[in-house]
Amino acid sequence: MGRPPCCDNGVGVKKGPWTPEEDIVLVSYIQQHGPGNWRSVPENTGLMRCSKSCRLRWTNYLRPGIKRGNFTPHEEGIIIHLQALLGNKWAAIASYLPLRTDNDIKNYWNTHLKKKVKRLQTQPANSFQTTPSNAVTSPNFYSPSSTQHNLQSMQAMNYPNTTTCSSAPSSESATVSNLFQTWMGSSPATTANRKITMQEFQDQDAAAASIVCKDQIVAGDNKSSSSLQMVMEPPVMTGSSTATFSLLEDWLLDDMPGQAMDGLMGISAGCCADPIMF
DNA sequence: AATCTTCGCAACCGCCGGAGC
DNA sequence: GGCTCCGGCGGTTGCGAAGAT
Repeated sequence: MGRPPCCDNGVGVKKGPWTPEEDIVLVSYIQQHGPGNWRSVPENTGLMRCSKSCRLRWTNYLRPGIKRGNFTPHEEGIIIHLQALLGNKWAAIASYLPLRTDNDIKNYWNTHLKKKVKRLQTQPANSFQTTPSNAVTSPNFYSPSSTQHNLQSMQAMNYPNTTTCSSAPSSESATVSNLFQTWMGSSPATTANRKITMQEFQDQDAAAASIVCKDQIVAGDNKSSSSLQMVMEPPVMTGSSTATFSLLEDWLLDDMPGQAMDGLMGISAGCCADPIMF
C-alpha cells in the first residue's frame, strides 16, 4: 500500500507562485518557531499550502543568507569540479557553497554550465592549450577514470593532517569532505560544532584568487547539522592559514597535462576578474 | 509594433530513506 | 517486521521575461 502524495488530501491547496503576503506569514512563523515540523506550518499559519511547498519556499528563497544570481567564475569552477566528482548530487554540492541553494545550483548547471561543458568537450583538444581559461573543461577532467584515479590518489597520499582519511569514507561525499578539510590545511576535524570560514578574495593585480580558510569553533551554534559549514565572508587578507584553491585542483587533476593545469589555475585565479570564456 | 522563439527560474512531482509506532 | 508519516532530494515542468524576427 503506497503512501498517498502529501498534498492529495489537501482540498483547496494553493499552488503556483507565492505572494508577498504568504511569504510574510511564513517568515514570521518561522521566526517564532524556527524551521522544521513543516507539517504543522500550514495548519498553524492558515497558509493554504502544502508542507513541502512551505519548506521549499523557505529553503530556496526566504532563508536568510541566500545569495541569488550572478554566479562568479570561481563558484562556477567549484560547481564544475564537484559535479564531476559527485555527479548530480546538488545538495552535496550546495553544502560547499552555503550561500547557494541546491535548487539554484541545479538550475544554473542545467541552464548554463552543462551547455558550456558540453560545448567545450566537443572542441579539439588543442584548443584547450591555446585558451588556458578553458582548461577546466578538458576531457581529461571529466573522465570518470581520471576522477576515480584522483579520488584514490587523494586517499593514498600522505598529506599532512589527513587523519580523517584513516577512517574509510562511506561515500564520495565523505571523500570530498575529507578532501576539503585536508585541502584547507585544517587540524583534524572535531566533532564539536565547527565552522570553516572561506574567505574568498581576489587580487586584481596579481590576477590571483585564493580561498582563505579559518577554522572556528562555534560555540552555541543553533544549527542542528553537525556537518561542516562553510561561510563565505568578505575579502580579508590573512597571512597564515591560507591555501589556494588551485592546490585542491592539483589533487583532483594530477594527471592532467601541464598546460591544461596552468589554465585550470585560472579558474580560481585570473578568471575571477575575467569571466570564463566557455 | 506585433509575433514567435528561447531562456531562466520558481515551483511541483515522485521517489527514497529514516524515524516512530 | 510492517506500516505510516515526514523530510529531503533530484528531475521536470510551467510561466514570465528577454531577445529575435
